[in-house]
Amino acid sequence: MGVTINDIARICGVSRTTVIRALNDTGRISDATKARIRQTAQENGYRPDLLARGLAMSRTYTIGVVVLNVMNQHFAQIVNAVEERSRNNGYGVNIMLHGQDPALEQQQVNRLLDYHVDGIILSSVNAEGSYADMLKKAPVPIVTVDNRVGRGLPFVGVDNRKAVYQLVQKAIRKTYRRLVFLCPPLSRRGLNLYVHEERRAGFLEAVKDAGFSDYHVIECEDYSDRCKSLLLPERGTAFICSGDIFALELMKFFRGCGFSAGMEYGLTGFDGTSILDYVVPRIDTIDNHEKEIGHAAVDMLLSLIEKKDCKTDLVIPADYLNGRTL
Amino acid sequence: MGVTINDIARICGVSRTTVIRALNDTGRISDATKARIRQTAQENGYRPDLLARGLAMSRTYTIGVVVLNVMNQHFAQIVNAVEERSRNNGYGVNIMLHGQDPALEQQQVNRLLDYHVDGIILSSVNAEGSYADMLKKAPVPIVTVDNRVGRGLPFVGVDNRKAVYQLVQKAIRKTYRRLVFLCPPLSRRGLNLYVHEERRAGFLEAVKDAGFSDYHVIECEDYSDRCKSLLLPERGTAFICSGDIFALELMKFFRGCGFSAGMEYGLTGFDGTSILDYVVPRIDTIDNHEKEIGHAAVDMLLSLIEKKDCKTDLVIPADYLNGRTL
DNA sequence: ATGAAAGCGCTAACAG
DNA sequence: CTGTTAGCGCTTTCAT
Repeated sequence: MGVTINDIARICGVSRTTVIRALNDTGRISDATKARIRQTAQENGYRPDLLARGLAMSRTYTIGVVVLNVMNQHFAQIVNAVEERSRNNGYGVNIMLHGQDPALEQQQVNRLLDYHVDGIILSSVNAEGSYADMLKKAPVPIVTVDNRVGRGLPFVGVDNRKAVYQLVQKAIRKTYRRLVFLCPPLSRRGLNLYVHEERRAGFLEAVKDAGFSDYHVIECEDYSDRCKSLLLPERGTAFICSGDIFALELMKFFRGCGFSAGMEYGLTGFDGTSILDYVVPRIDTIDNHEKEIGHAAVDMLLSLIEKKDCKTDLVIPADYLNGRTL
Repeated sequence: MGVTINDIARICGVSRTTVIRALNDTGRISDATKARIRQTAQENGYRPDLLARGLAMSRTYTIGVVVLNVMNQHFAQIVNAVEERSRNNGYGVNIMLHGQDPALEQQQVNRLLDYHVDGIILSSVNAEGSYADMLKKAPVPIVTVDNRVGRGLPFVGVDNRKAVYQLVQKAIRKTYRRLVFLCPPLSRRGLNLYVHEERRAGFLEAVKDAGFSDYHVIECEDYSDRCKSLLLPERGTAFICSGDIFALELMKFFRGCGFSAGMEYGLTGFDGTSILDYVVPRIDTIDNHEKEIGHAAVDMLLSLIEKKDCKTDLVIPADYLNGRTL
């Protein structure tokens, strides 16, 4: 399309090789010709063809990112952090979405691989055993975030389990008499719901350790009525939601019934979504530290790409954000 | 890296060309060899190298998307719609962010160009005259969304001006005595704020046409106090915000002062952000139809890529979403 | 200090 | 129906 390295070579009356050396500052070359070549390259608006370069070097200085979508604040924040960090390290990003479809996820990963990205950051929803093996065999490093995929794959995430554990302890101290944990349907065939499973595990562990008996786990999609039937009078029930959206939806539903969060019942979300800034009463939630996750994932990936050794498993504490609903 | 077309050719004892023909279903080839080649390609997990293919064909079946960021619901929705529509038409997307930095925006566009994307969908913040020319000279079509960039570039967007015009008419009918329009600082050097300018234009046009005199435009970042000083008693003032976030922030501020939206003052946002579902009272807003925008932009771009003729300027009406604050 | 030549993996024009 | 050849634009030995 545009002006190529051959054009510059011809104009300057030198060989392609010399032009390369001038532009990439590699090898020995006289300062005079270097300056001259750079000058004409500039003047003619030369820009390297990244496909050709990638093909020749099998290195693209691009990292791939695969997440569920970007409508969800959680992923949007991760994507943002990853993009920024990558760019500051001289890498571009290629963002792909899988919409919670394991097959599509694999396609997107393959597409990135076939485009020779130098590494991938992946928030997977795939739970097939064979899938983890494929990822491990990939020609470039892959760092998983959010959900673990098999064992041994590089991972960055927050300590979901512990966060919920502490949340439950807090709820018990606040003398709730019944605890309800709300999450999407787990153990859906082939679907990786690691973070939700971890949160549920934290919930169950906590009630068990505390010898607390009146607890419930609701996994169904249609939770409103069940939740309503679990309300105890006098602020007796606390709902621990595995995600802020669940909490918001529940609060909306209960408001319709005339119950308000923090008064008639307890409520917590999970994710620290910025939306919550505008909702009253402020919902108690957990900060997922997406920015840190994104940065750490990039740092880990770049280390792996450059074959520096580094920790390949990082679990960051998730912090409690005080609200007025627990 | 992986298995190439040469490997398959060698294994099958045929030439590369034959393999190509078998795989791409092009040219004449015997069904027998075709089947055999496809079989072995399958077995050996052959996947085409997209860089090499792109270089050879100078066609990548990828479209680039450049937006401000993905934290903002507006762009997230557009990105989602674009990704989906592209994928359903056999194209992948390459999403890049510019964070409202005109220089970075240009870099990202160039990067996409240098990667031989087949076309670009761009939500620009660049207002330099020369920039529009560069875009027009690009080797592949570019469709702009949200903000217009110069004249003559393909464009898809909503009718911001009309939407605000009608909003103001509505406010006047509701007997507000003072109208305040809130937007980010316009006319920032080199920054393209077309949509906000359009909305302001709609506001000014409407008050003028109605002969309404007590109106104000606030552009400063620090609008809280000024807004407060513009409050008239008995629900006298309506605040028209050029964006839902402004509306939410203002509502939060006023709530702190003891004033509630829809009671002591009128309020509207713009964007139809889904957040608003969870905020009471429901804020009146305008639906930006991001999904339609995204789909239409992809359709237009694909037509341009495939050199089919099509309308290259599409303005969709933005619809009023009823709330309880105006 | 500079150039020639081969190659990355794929496609396409032209033979046979 | 199949193979040969050249080429996309850039990088990288290996000579000179």
